[in-house]
Amino acid sequence: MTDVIRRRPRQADVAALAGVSQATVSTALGTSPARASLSAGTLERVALAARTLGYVPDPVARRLAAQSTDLLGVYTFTDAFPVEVRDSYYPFLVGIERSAARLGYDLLLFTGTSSSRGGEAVQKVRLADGCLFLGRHVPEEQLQQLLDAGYPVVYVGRRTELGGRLSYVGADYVAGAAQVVDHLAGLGHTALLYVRGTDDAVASADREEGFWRAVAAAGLRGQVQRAYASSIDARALQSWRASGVTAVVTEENDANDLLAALLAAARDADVAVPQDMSLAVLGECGGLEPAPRVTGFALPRQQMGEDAAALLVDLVTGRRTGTVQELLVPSLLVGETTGPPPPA
Amino acid sequence: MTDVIRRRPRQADVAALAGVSQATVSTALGTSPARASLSAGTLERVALAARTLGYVPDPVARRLAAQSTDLLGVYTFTDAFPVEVRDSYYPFLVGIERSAARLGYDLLLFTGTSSSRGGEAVQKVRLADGCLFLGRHVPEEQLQQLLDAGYPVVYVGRRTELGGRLSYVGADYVAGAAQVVDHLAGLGHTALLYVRGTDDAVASADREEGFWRAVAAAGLRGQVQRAYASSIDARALQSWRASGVTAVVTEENDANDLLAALLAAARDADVAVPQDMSLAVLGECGGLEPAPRVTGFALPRQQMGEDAAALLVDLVTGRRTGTVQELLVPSLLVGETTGPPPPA
DNA sequence: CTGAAAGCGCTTACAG
DNA sequence: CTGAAAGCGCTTACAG
Repeated sequence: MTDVIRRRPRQADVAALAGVSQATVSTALGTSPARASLSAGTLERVALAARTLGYVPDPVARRLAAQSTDLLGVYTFTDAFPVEVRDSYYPFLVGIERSAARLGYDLLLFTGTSSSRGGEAVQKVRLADGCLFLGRHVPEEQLQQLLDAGYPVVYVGRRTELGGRLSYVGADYVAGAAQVVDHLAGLGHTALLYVRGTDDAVASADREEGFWRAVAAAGLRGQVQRAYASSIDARALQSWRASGVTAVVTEENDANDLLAALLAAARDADVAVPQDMSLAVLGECGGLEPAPRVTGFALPRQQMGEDAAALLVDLVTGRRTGTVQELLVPSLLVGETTGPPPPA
Repeated sequence: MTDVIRRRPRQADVAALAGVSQATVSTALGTSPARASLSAGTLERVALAARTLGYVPDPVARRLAAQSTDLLGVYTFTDAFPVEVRDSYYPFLVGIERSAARLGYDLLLFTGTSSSRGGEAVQKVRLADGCLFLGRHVPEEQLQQLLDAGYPVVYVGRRTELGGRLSYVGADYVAGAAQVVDHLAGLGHTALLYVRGTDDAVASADREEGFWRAVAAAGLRGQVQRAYASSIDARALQSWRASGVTAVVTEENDANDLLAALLAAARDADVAVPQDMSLAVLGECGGLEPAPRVTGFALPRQQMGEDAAALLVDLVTGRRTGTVQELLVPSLLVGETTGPPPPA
């Protein structure tokens, strides 16, 4: 009697036991159309042999031969699991996992180290059938290579790099900004000031555009001011009031320092929020201590994750092709910092 | 002139351009010892050719040939990213990612669906070089197959199944229980009651053992009572007091309903905690609304994740072999529910 | 110092 | 209806 096979069984082992060829095992166990033309007996014997031996296909070999692994890559440019919750990818991951599970894919999570090993590392994502990218960073050259090779890539978050050829599922900041402005208009405000940061990020421009559109649509007076957090003080606030401004809208930024500066200035100037002046942020007021419930809008993070993964699967399977860009509408968060304007 | 090569370049293309064989390209571009014996000129020409063509190795092919993926599997028996934070694997994942990143591994996350597809699905983990398992469920047959094949497996959490052959990094409940008892002894308590649930989970037995050991070591009087949450009421509490018990210790369980019942009973019986009686839990008091700061102990979850991943890597690389079991000591959490015993 | 060859475990035309 | 063969793009002894 021969030794028990210790190594994991391969198709050849199953074939030997079932009395068929290795290729037949492959078709019998696979899902290709050729499977239909195998006899019931063969199918049965192969299935039995496979079960007996505990055969499991080697996904790597399968991928090499068939060019598919049923794996979705997830590439983040910082730790996927940051300890600080503030800008955690967690809600995105929840959505991504849901979609992946539903569609029968597993997740290949590239860790910080491999990511930071320089540009080449990005190519590792090819182990998966397609890859999701999270984070602000866009390694254009590397992505260009992937796109050129027809490799499916989807960003979570709107990206305008690479001549707009990147697929993404992002948040509609224009719509989010409009919701906030409409909320203020509904309360009776007519003169709004928008304070944005001094950089030119895409999201910033989008928010400003949303501000202007909604202001125009609602027939309000609006003005925009670029500011550093350090330049916002009690005097500035008072001069805005004097000029008739009843609501100040600001941009969400990294540490929300613009928002923090506005709150501090209101305190210093003895301006009651929202009785004397309303305050809103185009985004979420996270990261502040203590956390005031500031009016703003929330990104549908989990839904973005779900949609991004679903889109990636469509791209992988060829159900959709080319560049697909999708924007999800944020939801208005009415906090304690907005109310009717003071009586004139 | 021939057509431009549109498909991504492979080693054969680089070889042609550099005027060497494909195998030489492999060694020149790789890290094997054989590389040292290539001439400087060859190395240079290959490097140049690779750069010119934009060659990037195919990770899949490399894996198939080299029998290693630099991937660590993570298998959970529920969603890896549950929406309810209570029994979230998040802290474990943070630790796992850290270790993996530091050691140069990426993570292969098996999603709920693939996991629930029945026993066979577990075998999919073989795509990774080794696999971490999270969750109470232990699919013995499947794991047996993996172990028999010499496949490295590490559980996060102590597991006694499979005749103790499972490697794990768990929490030392015995030590945790002892910490709580010692804390009470230090406060002056001499008569303790331990209320545990009616099931026989390993963790429950460990906690009870820790209770008894610490009670004995501190020279206290102790008693253990098994109870359903529904059987704990004001009368029970009062009879315990009458018998001289000054501190009640309970087990952490799924919904912490034992703890909740004790808190409710104290309220009903008009027993002030901790003035009249101290209360502690062998674990964390999560899941209760409102959340009282109950004395207990916290598992070092992130550290468990880190250690588990590091252990798995050791098993994968052969630095350690066989079954390795490691227990991490929890840290005492002193809450508002314990104090000195009432004057006698 | 380098090349020819085998092989990793599959899939997929193709021949019969 | 099934098998023989080629090939996916690499790594790794081994021969020279």
